[in-house]
Amino acid sequence: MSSEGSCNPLKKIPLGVRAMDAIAGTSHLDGLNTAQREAVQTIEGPVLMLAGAGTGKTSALTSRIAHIINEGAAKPGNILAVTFTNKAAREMKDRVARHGNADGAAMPWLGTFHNICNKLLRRHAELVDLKTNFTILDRDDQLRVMDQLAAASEIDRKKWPVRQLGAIIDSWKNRAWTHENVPQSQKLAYNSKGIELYRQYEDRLVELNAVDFGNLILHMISIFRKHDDILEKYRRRFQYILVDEYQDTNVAQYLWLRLLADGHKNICCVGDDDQSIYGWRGAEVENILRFEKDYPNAKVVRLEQNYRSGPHILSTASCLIAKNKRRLGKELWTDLGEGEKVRLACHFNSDEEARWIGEEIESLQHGTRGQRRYSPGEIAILVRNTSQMRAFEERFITTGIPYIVVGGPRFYERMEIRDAIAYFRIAISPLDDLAFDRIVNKPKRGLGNVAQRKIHDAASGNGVCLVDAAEILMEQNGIRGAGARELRLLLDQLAIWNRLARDPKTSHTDLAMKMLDESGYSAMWQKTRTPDAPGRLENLKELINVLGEFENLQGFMEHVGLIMDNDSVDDVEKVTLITLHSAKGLEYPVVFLPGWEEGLFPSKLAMDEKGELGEEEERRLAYVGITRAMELCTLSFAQNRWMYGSSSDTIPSRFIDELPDEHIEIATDSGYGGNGSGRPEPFPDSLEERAARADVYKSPGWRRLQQNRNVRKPQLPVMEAEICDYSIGERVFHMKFGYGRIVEIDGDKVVVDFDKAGLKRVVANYVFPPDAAPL
DNA sequence: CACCCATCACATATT
DNA sequence: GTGATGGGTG
Repeated sequence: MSSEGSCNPLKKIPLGVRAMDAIAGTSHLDGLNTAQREAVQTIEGPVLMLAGAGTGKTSALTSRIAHIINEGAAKPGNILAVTFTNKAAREMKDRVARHGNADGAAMPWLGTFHNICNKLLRRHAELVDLKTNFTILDRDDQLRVMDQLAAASEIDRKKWPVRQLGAIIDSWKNRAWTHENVPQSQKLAYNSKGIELYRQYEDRLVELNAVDFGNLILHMISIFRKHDDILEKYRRRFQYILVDEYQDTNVAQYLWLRLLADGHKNICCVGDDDQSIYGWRGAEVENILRFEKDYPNAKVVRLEQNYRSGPHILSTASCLIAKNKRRLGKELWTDLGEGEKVRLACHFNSDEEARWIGEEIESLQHGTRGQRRYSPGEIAILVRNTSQMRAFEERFITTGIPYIVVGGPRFYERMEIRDAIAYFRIAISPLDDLAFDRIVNKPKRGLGNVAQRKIHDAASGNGVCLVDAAEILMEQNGIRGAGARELRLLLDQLAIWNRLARDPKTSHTDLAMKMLDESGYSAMWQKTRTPDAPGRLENLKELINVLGEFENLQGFMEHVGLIMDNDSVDDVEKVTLITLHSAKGLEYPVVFLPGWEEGLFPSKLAMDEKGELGEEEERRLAYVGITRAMELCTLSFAQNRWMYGSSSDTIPSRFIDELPDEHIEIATDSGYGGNGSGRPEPFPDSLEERAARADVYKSPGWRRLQQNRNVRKPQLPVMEAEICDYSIGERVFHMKFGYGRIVEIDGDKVVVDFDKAGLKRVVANYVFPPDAAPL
């Protein structure tokens, strides 16, 4: 481990700076430090705010917006603020609204790149041969289109997966290359068919009246370039431009910004090169490094005072990131008190790691570690990839720790939600072939591969959409038997729904329910007896609820493609399980960072792809992770990890070696990884030795857990009377594992033989009689 | 044509 | 372990 003395943040303690700052000044400047204030008050001309983690950049940004308005420099409607995620946009909206006076009806243009471009493109759709009600395709839809095209080109999709084509086209779009100007260097891409398929794909999107994420930006760039008057109009409209997370912008977004800002150059970019973790998505750190060249008279402000993390946490993060070569360089400091050291834990395997963290969480909740008590909502587990989450989920389910998952399958990506949305889409536009494809045989209508192929052939033969093709086929008796009757019914229903969708008197939520009902889609899930079916029905209900928040189906559809965030990020009741990527911008009093092993973190894939650059990006990811912690930060690794259903030996992450000794404390007990150095013992050969080392049952944490468990109240609202009111052989339902039969009762736990999941020991509070299962 | 079962590749992160 | 796919059967 390194022990360079260069990362001590305590040496620079400013006395009373904040107090001085607070003197005088208008309300929106209160509480800002000198640097923040400078960034806020320099309204005219280009400004680059280099804002380290936890240095209050959101405050600075929102104050800046307030300042521009209060100074009368511009009206809210003439300010454009671009963020990277919907979550960030929402937060800024809230804070701007709070700054503003009570009448705050007028808001700045505030949203993600895609959001803003969506709004603009709806107004000018005809300039790129689209209608104003174009649909936004998600990844799944895109791949489906590409798959059809690749199939038509007789490409062996076993050898050339469509995912790959998707990734290639995406990366081209990130660089703002249209199919006309993809450079020759790329001509071998995707078996030399990449560029041609890109062209076909774009043509197909126009036919479908659809765009993908990249197109939202690209179309606006080409409109700005071709139509001076339109560009001029928006340059006048957006007098002041603010960009959050500038280090995450790709070339296309960069060009878009420059087009808008080059007139007045009133652009303020906020970013942190050390938190650039989206290189794989086309983000160019170069954008931020180049800012001063792009705008020679730019004012550069550094925000370096950290208000979030304790000094040991901050030092550890600083030390780690100092290993990166390509960075602008910042020195974060804090005047927060002593605080806890960063803890490092070593475990036998990944299950052990999950168990240990579970125990720690229970201790933290009860304050048995000597600190204050922490509520579950104050605790987060940050993982490198989503597959790490399962071990924690299973652990938390059996021990009854409430948790939420962020960054798993998103609401709008769930199968049932996408199916339902396809029904909405086809109702709005019968031309939506993708939607028709999706729903034509869901629920089963006896229209299988053969029938669907006939419809497709009829469509391309007649040059019409699938719905029309199906009509033609029906007239010609091209489909027979039960399938024909069902198809007739479906087509009639579609016609009716389409009429209702246009009728302003029909409530769109009623129509949505009607569609799910009449189509038999809801019934399909009601009939399904798999453990996930109730949850899916619940999701459909939730979808209808969300629908109610919009004016009409059309309005909902316009937003749905862009709202991919999980909403319930700040659930105070639950431990958060989240990926490092989606944790950026968040903070938690207690943070666990499991899985610091070579190959997993840093990820082998990232390193293979980008070499040293990849390593540096992974290190930035580690930096982001550590700096999410306010009070307590715990890193851990396992010497044995389950993946692909089998376990393999692992070695600790190189990042562990880079941690500064003086800020680290070893958290695992002697006998396992606790040789004082924090480095793991050499892996023992004999099985007995391995078993001995894994004996965490003797650990204080485990004993505490045993004691605590008896006094703990159930943490989720469940039927109290039901506790252990079961008998052997009784049939029960479990939210996660589905149906099963009780084989053993053991205190507050039961062993259940689940139909799907097999034998599991679960807390009795979490199983129900089959008919009492909460939906 | 639907259903069931075996087989296979497979997972870095996301607007 | 999971989800997608393909072949065989009813």
